[in-house]
Amino acid sequence: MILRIDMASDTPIYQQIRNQVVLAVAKGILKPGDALPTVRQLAQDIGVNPMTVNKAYALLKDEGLIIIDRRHGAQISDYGKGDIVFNRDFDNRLELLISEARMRGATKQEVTEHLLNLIDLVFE
Amino acid sequence: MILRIDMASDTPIYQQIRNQVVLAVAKGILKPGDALPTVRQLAQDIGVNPMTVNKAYALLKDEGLIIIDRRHGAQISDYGKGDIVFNRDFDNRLELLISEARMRGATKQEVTEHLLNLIDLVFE
DNA sequence: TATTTGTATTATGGATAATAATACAAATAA
DNA sequence: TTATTTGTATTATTATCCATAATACAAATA
Repeated sequence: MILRIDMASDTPIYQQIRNQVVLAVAKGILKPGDALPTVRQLAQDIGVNPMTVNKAYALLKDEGLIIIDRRHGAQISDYGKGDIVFNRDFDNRLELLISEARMRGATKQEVTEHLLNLIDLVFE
Repeated sequence: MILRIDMASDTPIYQQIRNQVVLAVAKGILKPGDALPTVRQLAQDIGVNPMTVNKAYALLKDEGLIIIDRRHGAQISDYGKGDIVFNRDFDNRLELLISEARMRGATKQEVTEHLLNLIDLVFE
C-alpha cells in the first residue's frame, strides 16, 4: 500500500486516504479480498494519528468498499453491487467540471476527447 | 440571477455561489457583459452576510471570470482566454469521479455514455 | 498470558466559515 | 455640492471541522 498524502492540500488527510483507496480499487491495484494495512501501521507509515486513518477506514466501510473484521483486519469487499451508480452528487460534480472547462474556452470536442482519455486511463 | 443555495450542504456558501456562476456561464445563461447583482443585493436575496458574497465575487475575479468595476458593478468578463484548460487538479477530480463510478460497478461503456450525456447537457 | 486488533472517549490546538458592525474611497445621482 | 451606493477592508466573535494526544476497552490472536 503506497499512499501519497499531500500535507499541504486543503483536502483532509482522511479524505485523501479514502480517495487513494478508491483510485486503487478502480484501477485494479486493489482487488476484493486484498488486505489493507492495520490502522496503526498505516498511521505510522504516513506519519499521522491513528484516529485519522480510522476515520478514513470508517468512511470506506460506510460506503461498502471495505469490510472490517477484527480477525482479518480491513480488506476490499465484493463491491460492484451499488444500487445507484450515478447519483445527483456525482452529476453535480461532473457538470461543474465540464462547465469549468468550457468556461476556460474548451470546445465540446476538446472536452469530449479529454474525458474519453481519462476514462481509458481508469479502465486500464 | 437565480441562485440555489443549500444551507445544509458542507460546501461553503461562497463556493456554492461561485459554482452557480460558473454553471450559468458555461450554459450560456450568463454571457460576457452581463451584470451580476451587487454584493449587498445578492446578499439580501439569499439571506447571507454581504462579506460572504464579496468572498465569492473575489474568487470569480481572481479566476478571471468576472470583472469588477465600481461604475458598472460586477459583470461577466471576456473569458475563454485561459492558457491552461485542463490542469492537474481538474484531472485528479475527474479521475476520482470515474473511479468512483467503476468502483460502484459501472462498466466502461456505461461511464462513457453517462459522461457524453452530461457533456451534451453543458454544451446545450 | 501477553499482544494486537478496531473502536470509543475526552481534551486540546489550529484552521476555516460565516456573521456582525463598522469604515472608507470612488463613483453615481440628486 | 451633497447624499447615496458601490466594492472593499478591518476587527471581533461564534461555530464547525480537522488533526493530534492520551487513554481505555472488548475481541481476537499468538
